[in-house]
Amino acid sequence: MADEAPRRVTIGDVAALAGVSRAAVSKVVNGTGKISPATAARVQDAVRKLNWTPNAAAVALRRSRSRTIGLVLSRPGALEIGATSSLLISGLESVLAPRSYGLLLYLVDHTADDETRAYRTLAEDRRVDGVVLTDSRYGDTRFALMRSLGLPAVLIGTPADGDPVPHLDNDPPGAGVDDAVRHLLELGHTRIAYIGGPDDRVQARARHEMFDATMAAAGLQPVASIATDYSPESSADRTGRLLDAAGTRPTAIVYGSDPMAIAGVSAARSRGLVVPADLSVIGFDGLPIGAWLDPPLTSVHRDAVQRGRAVARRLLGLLGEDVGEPPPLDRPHLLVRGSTAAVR
Amino acid sequence: MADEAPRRVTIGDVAALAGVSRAAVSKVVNGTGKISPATAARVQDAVRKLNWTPNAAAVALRRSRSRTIGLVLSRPGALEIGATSSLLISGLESVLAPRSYGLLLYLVDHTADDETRAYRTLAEDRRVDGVVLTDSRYGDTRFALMRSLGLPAVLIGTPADGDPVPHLDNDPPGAGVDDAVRHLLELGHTRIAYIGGPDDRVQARARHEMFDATMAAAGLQPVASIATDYSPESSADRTGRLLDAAGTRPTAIVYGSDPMAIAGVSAARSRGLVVPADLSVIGFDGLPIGAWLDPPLTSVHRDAVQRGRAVARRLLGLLGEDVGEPPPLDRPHLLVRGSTAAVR
DNA sequence: CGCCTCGCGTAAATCGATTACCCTGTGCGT
DNA sequence: ACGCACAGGGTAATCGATTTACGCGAGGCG
Repeated sequence: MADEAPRRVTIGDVAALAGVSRAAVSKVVNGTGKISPATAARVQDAVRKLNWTPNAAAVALRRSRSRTIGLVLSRPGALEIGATSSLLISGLESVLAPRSYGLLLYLVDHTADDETRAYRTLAEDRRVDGVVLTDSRYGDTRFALMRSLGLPAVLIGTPADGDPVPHLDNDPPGAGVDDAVRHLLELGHTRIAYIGGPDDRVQARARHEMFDATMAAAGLQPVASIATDYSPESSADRTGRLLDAAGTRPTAIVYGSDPMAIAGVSAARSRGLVVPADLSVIGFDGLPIGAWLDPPLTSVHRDAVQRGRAVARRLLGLLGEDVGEPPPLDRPHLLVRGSTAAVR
Repeated sequence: MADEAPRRVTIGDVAALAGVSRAAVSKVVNGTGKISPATAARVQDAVRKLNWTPNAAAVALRRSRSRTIGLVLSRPGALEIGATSSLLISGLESVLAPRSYGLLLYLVDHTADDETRAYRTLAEDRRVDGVVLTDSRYGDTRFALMRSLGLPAVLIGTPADGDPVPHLDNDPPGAGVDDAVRHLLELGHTRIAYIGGPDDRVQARARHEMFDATMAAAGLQPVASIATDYSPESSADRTGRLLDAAGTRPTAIVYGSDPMAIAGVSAARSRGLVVPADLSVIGFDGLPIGAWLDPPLTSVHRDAVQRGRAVARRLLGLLGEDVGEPPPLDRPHLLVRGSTAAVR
């Protein structure tokens, strides 16, 4: 019968088996200090034989480094995580795992005081060496908070007001919207609307502005440029209202996300309109499922996995880890599928 | 100018400020030992004043408990996490966060040897107190591995071959498929097919079997009962083949997931068929986006958030945490939307 | 021959909290 | 007046690894 508690193997056991001191073992596995090849080999053997792994808590305590980073997802109204976040996570993991870093997930509601508390414990527990932040807002206090708490942080996206928080710099906010608009212009559309996310989100606002700017550059007045809460419901509602306005009905709408675009298509259909014949629609994010819809959804594709990878690299770099130069990000590009057509 | 390293506040600082020993502080914050109300108050004050939080690594080392649990997601071929996993995570977090447990994410490819190694380090690092496993397969060795490593584990789903791994017991495998089939029978369908996931997955196989059993109970022979790799591509392909078979074309198809159903609809359309007039379609998982499709997708809805919550409770219970009796799970139920209709 | 320098390891302090055990007063029963 | 129980709190060992400061022997050099 096996012992109740087989007592975990420690560095001491390895040292004993190899006939050296614990310090020697540590030096061998960390490659620090001077150890002769002969003893090193004996130690390696012992490690393998006992199947020893350094206790993460002990290392964390001694080094004040947990080899764990946090991902803070501000959870939207509903209790769910977006499809894009999933891809981000994959990207992060693909950089972290090979370096034996862990990824700790935090879901925080962003009611101001709950949020501050969440971030505070985040820093004080010292469970993570750094954090990845998402979804920057105007008047965002989180970056300042992280700085004052001394917790390295990297933002996915772009900070408002030139906040110095590290982020991916070749990730121009609003990029891709211009391509979408130009695509529509080439198809002959002039009556174009934009329905996107809330204006206190840096990214959503940047897209709005990019939309307006691109239209202006073409000498056109947008039919509408609307901020919503990102929900399919709002999108369907606002789309419906635009389509019901007899004289000023748009012939094309650009949306802030794929789900919003899908809801928009639904609203158009329920009014007897055909997409793309009567209304062209462009989404944002290029989710794979879009290809199977009818019509297949034209969308601005951004590679979330790639961005996750890049951010992970950036953060590890900040932590003094040796990661190569992060490869530059691909620009968002328009995935032309079937939901856009020449204006009649 | 602030010091380079402001040295983190420790229990010693709190003790000094309160004029007691470190042991006393520990006893106060943990509610162990005997401390007079007066000193307790002084300690509480000091804690608040210094904004102290116990160092997670130190506690983990001393108690051999990290207050962190791991979620192992076996990542499918593509580098992504399914929508259902996102909901699971939300559910888990909603139980873990209030108890100050962390959630550490592991993405593992399931090539056998890489997998074993991943799980091994999982247990030996001792970064987590327990793990949540997903996606049980036939001949799954992970549960035995976890047992032999002494790492508490709970499975989301049902183990094969009566493996004793803890899991949610009122979560009958295959449930919901019967409702889907009966719904179709009521609509007058008799030529029904099933296209689902791979047969080495316990859940996918259970659904197949449930499909076959329900058909048999109605005295019907399935048009087909097909195992695929869960991808939309395969689904579209197999759907197309069924529809092209002149004499034996099904009038209804039940799918193993919503994305598969969506791809199926696409395949039907490309052959000039109308859903649901010519073909009824039922998906699985009831993703919110399904409501906005055309036609809105009828689907078997299962509450992933709820399951996440239940599993978290179960695991914490195993770890000796005091969680109430987990509330029973809702049975999956059919969300009748617009993709099913009476047979012509 | 004496002294210094490497090379290779070891002993012991340390990270920050928890906890088993011990010490000191009081209050109370007899 | 003595002894005892118990409340209240302190001392020091401990968790498992890393790291600093040193010890020791061999070889080089003047």
